[in-house]
Amino acid sequence: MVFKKRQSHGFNNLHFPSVPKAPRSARRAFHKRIVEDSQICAFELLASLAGKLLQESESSSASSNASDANDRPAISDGVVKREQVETKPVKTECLDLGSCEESIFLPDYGSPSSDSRGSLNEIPLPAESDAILERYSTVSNSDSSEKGNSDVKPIHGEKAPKLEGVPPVTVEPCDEKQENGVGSQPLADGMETRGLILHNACSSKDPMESCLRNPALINSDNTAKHLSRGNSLPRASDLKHGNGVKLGIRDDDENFFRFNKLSSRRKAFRPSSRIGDRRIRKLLSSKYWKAAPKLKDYELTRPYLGMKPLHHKRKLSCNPDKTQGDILYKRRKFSDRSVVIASDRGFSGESVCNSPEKGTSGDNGSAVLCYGENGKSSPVIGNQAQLRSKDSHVKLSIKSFKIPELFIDVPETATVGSLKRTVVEAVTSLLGGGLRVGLVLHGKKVRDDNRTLLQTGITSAESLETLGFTLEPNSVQAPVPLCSEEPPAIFPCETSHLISRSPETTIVESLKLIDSPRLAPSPPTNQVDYNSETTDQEPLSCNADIVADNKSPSDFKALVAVEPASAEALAVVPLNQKSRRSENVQRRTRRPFSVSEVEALVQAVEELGTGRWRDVKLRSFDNADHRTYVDLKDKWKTLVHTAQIAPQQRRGEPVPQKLLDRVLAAHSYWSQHQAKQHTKNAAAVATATATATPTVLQITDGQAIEA
DNA sequence: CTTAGGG
DNA sequence: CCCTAAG
Repeated sequence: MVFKKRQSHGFNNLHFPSVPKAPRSARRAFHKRIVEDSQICAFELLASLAGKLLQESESSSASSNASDANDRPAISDGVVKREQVETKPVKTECLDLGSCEESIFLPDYGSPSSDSRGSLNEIPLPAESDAILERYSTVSNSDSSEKGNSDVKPIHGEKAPKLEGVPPVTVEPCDEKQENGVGSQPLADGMETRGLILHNACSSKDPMESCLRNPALINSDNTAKHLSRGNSLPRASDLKHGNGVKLGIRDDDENFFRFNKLSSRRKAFRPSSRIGDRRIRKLLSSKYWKAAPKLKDYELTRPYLGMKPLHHKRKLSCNPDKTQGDILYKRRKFSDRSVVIASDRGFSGESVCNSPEKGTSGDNGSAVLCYGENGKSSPVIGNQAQLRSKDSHVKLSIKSFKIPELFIDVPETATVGSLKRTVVEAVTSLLGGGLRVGLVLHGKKVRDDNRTLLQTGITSAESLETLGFTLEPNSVQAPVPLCSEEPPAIFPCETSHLISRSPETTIVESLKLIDSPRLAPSPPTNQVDYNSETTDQEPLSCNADIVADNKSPSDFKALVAVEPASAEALAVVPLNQKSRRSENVQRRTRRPFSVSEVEALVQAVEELGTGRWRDVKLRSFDNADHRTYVDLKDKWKTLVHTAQIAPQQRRGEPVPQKLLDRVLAAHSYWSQHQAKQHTKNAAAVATATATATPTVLQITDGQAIEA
């Protein structure tokens, strides 16, 4: 009887088997390891490689050759091996941190691609895997074809050659200039970027050279992958964004994203992933670092693809914190003496890689203004340019912003890679803390935001030349929130550019961040129907991500012009994680639960009871990445509270009384039935409850359950 | 990592 | 939402 009633309340829609009650540790072990191992690896490998490379560059060729033979090939081969099916046996040496192999996957197309649910996109599952695999292929082939690395034989060797002639489409290949500067060090690129792939790219025979091309390799991905891989699988993504760095990269991100979504079905919810993100966010408060989390996405997909780590020699934690910890450790370990790099002019390309670029972007980072009759003021600086005059408009385009005064503190023995990372972190922390644009005219900061340009004197062509914009940390309000959902997008190349590429201190998105973030729309999640019956549909939250995704990359390109005078603006940059940790930790954006979410939550709780938030999360919010089980728990808490107070006292989006009733009912029900010792299926639950103390549980349709 | 609770 | 103690 009880059972029956329950069913009438939707319990029949449950799929209990979904969450086996095996020991949690068991349930997670698999994913966990994968995730952790790989992620760690990405960092470690990169870090390690950086170290190696640095050492090489510093020591005689003799020793470097040695490492060459051992280290790089190891990595390179490791990755290629899987991709290439056939490669010469490789000896894997684990640099300084452990088995490189741990981060290697073995793509396997035999996976259940049948499950492809193109809800969000039309891209068939295989494409997703392609995205990943191709990265490898690209790299490996590039290596082999460009480097003539005889060790690696591309599967589609006959096609490889083509690659040579394929110039990085729409991508600015790392200019030769970089070869002169510090920025030419390969590692950081990989580090900041796609990790393994880049890493791999750097591991060819000629690390320097190949690495210098990382950007090209990566960005030309779309082009290269075709060559590298057979045509065995559909590749919608390829067709979608055939060119453009942004597109290419974004595409990848999307793929990752989607893929992650797809695979999430199979994976047990991995809070660690989420939490990891959060931690990273906390630490760096920047989406740029999402690069790291992304690796996770990678990992998560592995099970699906059938990829598997070669082995797990150690249990590594992919926990970002740990990663950071490693870095820290290394730094510390490395020494006492530190080098402080400071620059009034900004830690831009010039200062670091002594490879000044043509003055186009304005070495001074000054803005270029144009007066137009009709033009609308640049969206970017729209705020600044509070133009009131009806006819005269000031049109300006900021070629680049410069980041003034970046203090970097790293030991002399630190690797270039770590230096880069440090810089990235510094910049990141700046961005993460939120940015504000300052206006500098004639070397003086213009503080009055209410004055018109006219009043301020920004009217004549002459004045334009003395106009500059600065990026200022905005401790008060940070746009990060949105960032959190944003994919690393162009991070990759940008990062390197940041240091090695001169004036164009590509802080990219920074501006975008300033003016678009908040717009990031009400969490689409609101419209999602989380009912168990419709769990199939992709939560709109996905869209949110994608939306964000679309935004940033598309606008990528803004540079910030900064006048030395405003150097103080950005001021000091945290020198270490610690400071960063304390300063950039921000709250996540508040995301009120929508009614549909509440309903989903209620539904889930009705079914699972309280105290099983993880399962609730898995069941109904598995795809709502921004809802952690803690969030759900908290929400439930507030819901219960809300349900208990007078309607007049409630705030926010009103929750249907009906739902609140259910909340109350479920609450009382579960509180009495210590939903703890649970069963594995509805029947069991029903049975168990049947013997419990009689209670009445009001449910949706008004029916009551006798328990 | 999860839960449970207080802040 | 965050933070934490506990488990």
